[in-house]
Amino acid sequence: MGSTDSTDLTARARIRDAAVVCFGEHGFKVTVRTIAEKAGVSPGLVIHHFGSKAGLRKACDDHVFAIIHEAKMESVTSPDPMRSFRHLSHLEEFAPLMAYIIRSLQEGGPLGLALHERMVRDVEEYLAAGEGAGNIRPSRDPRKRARFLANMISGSLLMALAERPGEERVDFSRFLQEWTEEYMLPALELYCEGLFTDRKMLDAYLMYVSDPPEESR
Amino acid sequence: MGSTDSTDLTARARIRDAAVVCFGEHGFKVTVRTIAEKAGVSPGLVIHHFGSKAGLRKACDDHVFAIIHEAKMESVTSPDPMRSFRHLSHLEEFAPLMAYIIRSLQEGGPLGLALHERMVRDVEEYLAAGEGAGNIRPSRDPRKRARFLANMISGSLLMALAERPGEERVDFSRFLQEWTEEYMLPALELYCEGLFTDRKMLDAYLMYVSDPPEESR
DNA sequence: CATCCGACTGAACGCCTGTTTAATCTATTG
DNA sequence: CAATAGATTAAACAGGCGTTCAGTCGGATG
Repeated sequence: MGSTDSTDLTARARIRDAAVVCFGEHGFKVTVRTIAEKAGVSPGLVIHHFGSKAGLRKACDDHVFAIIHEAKMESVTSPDPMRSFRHLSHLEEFAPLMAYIIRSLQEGGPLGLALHERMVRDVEEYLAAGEGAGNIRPSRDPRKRARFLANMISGSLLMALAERPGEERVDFSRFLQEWTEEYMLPALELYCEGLFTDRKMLDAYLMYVSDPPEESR
Repeated sequence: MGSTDSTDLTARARIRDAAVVCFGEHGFKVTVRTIAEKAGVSPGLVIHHFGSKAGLRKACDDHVFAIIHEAKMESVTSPDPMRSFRHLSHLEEFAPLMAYIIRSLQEGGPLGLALHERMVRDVEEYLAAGEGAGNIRPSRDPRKRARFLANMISGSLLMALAERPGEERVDFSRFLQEWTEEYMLPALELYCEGLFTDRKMLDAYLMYVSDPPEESR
């Protein structure tokens, strides 16, 4: 993918690819006319092939999902650290796809939610395996922990997107690169060394939930 | 605030308050007509008082910022755990404001970014103080760590919002309550106990950044 | 009282949007 | 070759939107 920008693709595919890029760069508010122009066709043809703007987006969802499913993102959450880093450095190829997914997530769209749910499950499996192997600490609620960690990852992507100036076109290659540079060190510090030097806060909370004070209404 | 729903407020204030609620519940795509109806006035009056929809939003931004500034949210990041929890349980009063802020953040709006930046600074100060007191572990890059942790909090709010079904009206009281219930335990576990049982991943990354392999292009 | 000014409204305007329609072009097929 | 079906387009359509406008009301002011 990404190798053929020109007209050697069927128009339907060209429109779909242009739509993925436009949706990813500008969000789903982007105009059918803009997408059509990017694909070098008329607005009417877009509707002719996809029925409606919603149909076009559904086609994009399916297309992106198929690619991601095929290329399996599990390597991102791979237990082998070096493999993860190596993979991240080549992630630029997936940038337009990632942009589309993040935008879908930002809006609460079905594709973003589906992929996020899969990530939650992957993280849970990974943690369970690591716990069995003795690399991961046990949790009082492994399912909640998995969702929590996955939400941290997806959420930080949404934040990184929010930090970009509003209407500007977003370069997601650089975006993802900066994201890893920004978050990798503190994340690993936190995962390996924790944050607090004692368990005071945790114990206070455990007491709080097992015996909630009356003052809370 | 929130005590006077009726007509004992000036129309301008009533429109502004209705706008804050509508923007928070439905997002900024909400119609001027909808806001006007909620405030019990005509659409024209909204423009008459605020010049434009953008002007109305600016007024909402300023108003929310003023309230938050006055009520100082520092207690949320207070070093005293019990005070935080007690505060959170009464947070419902701030629900409409939080909704507006989260929506602003989701869209990359100026208010959300400004408040987030303040949160970053607060977290950094809090961590530095805790580090001095011996409660917080030192970091190789305290500034990055502060931003990272703040982004986790804001980002998880954005994720929780994304997980709601799309067009539905969002009840932010329940939303915030479920958010704390969902994330508090795994967060404290992670902060107090860490995630990995050893430092393999961190050391591998430190080696990687100090001596990047050629294969990464 | 006359006047003036801001609050306020209902209706209209103009723009942008997704979509439809009618017509043209292209290529396959019998 | 004739014919049919699909690809494609320019233009128009219809709806929703932010905004404008002309006019009414009510209270303050001189």
